[in-house]
Amino acid sequence: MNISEAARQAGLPAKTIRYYEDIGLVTPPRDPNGYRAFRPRDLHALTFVARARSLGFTIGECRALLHLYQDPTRASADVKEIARRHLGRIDAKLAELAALRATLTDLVDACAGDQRPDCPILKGLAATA
Amino acid sequence: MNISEAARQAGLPAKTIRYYEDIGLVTPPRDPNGYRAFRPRDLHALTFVARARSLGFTIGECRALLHLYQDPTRASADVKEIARRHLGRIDAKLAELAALRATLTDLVDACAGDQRPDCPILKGLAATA
DNA sequence: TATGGGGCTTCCCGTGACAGGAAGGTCAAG
DNA sequence: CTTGACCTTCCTGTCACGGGAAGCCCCATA
Repeated sequence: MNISEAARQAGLPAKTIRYYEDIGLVTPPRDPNGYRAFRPRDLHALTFVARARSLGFTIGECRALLHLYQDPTRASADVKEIARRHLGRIDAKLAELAALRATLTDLVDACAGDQRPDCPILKGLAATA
Repeated sequence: MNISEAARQAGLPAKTIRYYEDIGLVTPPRDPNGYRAFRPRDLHALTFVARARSLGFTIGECRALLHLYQDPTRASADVKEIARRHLGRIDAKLAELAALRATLTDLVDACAGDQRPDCPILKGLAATA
């Protein structure tokens, strides 16, 4: 299977797949003409990584998860630990964004949004405190 | 005022201030020895940008906000529009993260997290659907 | 006066996870 | 045989800086 078909099935841009090969996430063999020849298991790995990425796992985590995925002697505790850590990051990010949203909402609500120059948003941003 | 003192007062790394000068956000004059000499208004601009960045505005938005900040004939509507757009991005990001969190929480909860290889997280990631 | 230790400067490379595009080889159809 | 779609590698750019090297500059102390 050529790269464009692999890309279609995995739901990834061909560019991304080449990048994943560069960093060693997949290692498809080559046809005599130099084209990448994706095997079913390469496609599985790509699909796996695509889904993990879409859940926000970093490439490093994807690599670790992929290793575990391909290791029949894995312990589910190792997988869970990676996911739990990622969940912690998500929660932290959510809290941060919620705080930003609150501050920004206050500023936006206080601003008349008309043709006059007076603007609580700018005042808030300029505040030294 | 030298860069380290400006950095201290603005709450920014000196590296970041040099970068902001590179991209034209601030233009402090130079002392005869080549050192940057930050004036009060340079410091105001730096503080302004630092706060805007901490609220998640992009550099481009900070530039626009700074222009408006320094323009006495501005309309607060222009400021509000930038902030409103940013708020929209934050809301989108919050929704996305909440969805990720839900999916990931389900997977993590379903995983025993023991020494056995059976793992719903990996199964979920491998799922074609 | 020498010297030592900061602080300042520019310049270049690296980050994460790719995207865009150039230059050129390959393949199947007409 | 040509055309056009596909494939390859390689280089550059993204965003907002951070790290570090090489080399001035300034001030205090011996």
